[in-house]
Amino acid sequence: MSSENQELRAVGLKVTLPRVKILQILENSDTKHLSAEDVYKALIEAEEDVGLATVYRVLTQFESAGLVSRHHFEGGHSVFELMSDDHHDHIVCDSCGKVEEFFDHTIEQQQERIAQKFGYKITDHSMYLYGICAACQAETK
Amino acid sequence: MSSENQELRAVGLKVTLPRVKILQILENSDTKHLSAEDVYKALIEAEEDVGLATVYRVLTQFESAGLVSRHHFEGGHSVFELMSDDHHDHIVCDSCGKVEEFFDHTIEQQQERIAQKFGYKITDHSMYLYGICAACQAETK
DNA sequence: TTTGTTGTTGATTTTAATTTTCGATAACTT
DNA sequence: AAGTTATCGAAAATTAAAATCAACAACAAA
Repeated sequence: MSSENQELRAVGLKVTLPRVKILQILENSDTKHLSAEDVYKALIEAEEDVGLATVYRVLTQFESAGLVSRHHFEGGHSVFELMSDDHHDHIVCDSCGKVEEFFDHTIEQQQERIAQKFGYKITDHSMYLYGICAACQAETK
Repeated sequence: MSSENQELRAVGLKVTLPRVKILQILENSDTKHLSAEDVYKALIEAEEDVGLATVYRVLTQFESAGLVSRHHFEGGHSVFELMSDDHHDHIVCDSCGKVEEFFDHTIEQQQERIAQKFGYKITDHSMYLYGICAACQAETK
C-alpha cells in the first residue's frame, strides 16, 4: 500500500484517486508553494482527469486535516504547502516571484515575548520579507 | 481649507468629494483596518452617494499614492489602513478578530540580517501573529 | 465667470478565484 | 456481491475586485 494511502487514512480521509494524485503532486513538486491552478495543471500534464472543483475541494480538505497549510501571499490568492513539522518563514522576490524559506530562532523567541506582553496565547504566525533577490538585482544593472 | 484637501494635493490627487469623504472615514474610524466594503457601508451611513467601484478605485489610488497600505489578513480579502510613518506589525485575535499593533526593534534588525544573508534587498515585509487575546481567553474559562 | 480640457464618477459589465449544486459514480462495509 | 454513503465532475453560482464608458465635475486659462 502506498504511503499516500496511509497518510490519507491517518487523517480520516477516504482514499480516492484524486486525493492520492494531488497528494503526490504536492510531495513531488520542486516548488513548495502551489496554487489550486498549479495543481490542476500538473494533473492535466499527468493525464489525470480530475476537475478543478475537486482540486479546490481536496486542498481545502487537506488544510482542515492538517496535511497542508494555506498562505495568502501579497496580491491575494491562495497557495498551498505541504505541512511539515519544521516551521519556517518566507522571503519572496518581488521581481521573479521566487520564494525562499528561513527559520530564525531570535525572531521566534521575540514573537513569543511580544505575545506575552499583549496577553495573547499564540496559535500561529506568519512572516514574509519582500525584496529583490540577488539574481534580479544583478539583472537590472 | 480642510486638512484632507491638503493631504490629497500633497500626493498629487485632485480634490474630489469621494476622495475627501473616504479619507475622512479612514481618519475617523475607530477600527484601523477597513475593507472596501466597510468604507462603502460607512459612506452609505453618512448618506454620501458614492459608488462601490469608486471606493475600490480610490483606495487603490490612495495605496499608490502612499496614503494607505493594503493588507491581506488570513482569509483573503484586502483591508486598508492609513499610512503612518511609524512602521508596525500586527497581532490578530483568532477569536474576536481584534487587531493590535506593535513595533519591535529586535525583530526589525533581525529581518535585515536575514535579508542580507540571502542576498536580498528588502522592499517591504509583513508579520502577523495570530492567537487568542486575553479577553477571549478569559471568556472560554 | 464663462469656457475648455482633462480627470473623475457611478452604473454596469467583466474577470478571476473559489464555492456550491446535483445527478452519476466510486469507496468502504457487511 | 450489494447497499450505503461519501466523493466526483461539470456546470452554475458567488464573491471580491477591476475595467468600461458616457455623463459630469475640477481646475486652469481667458
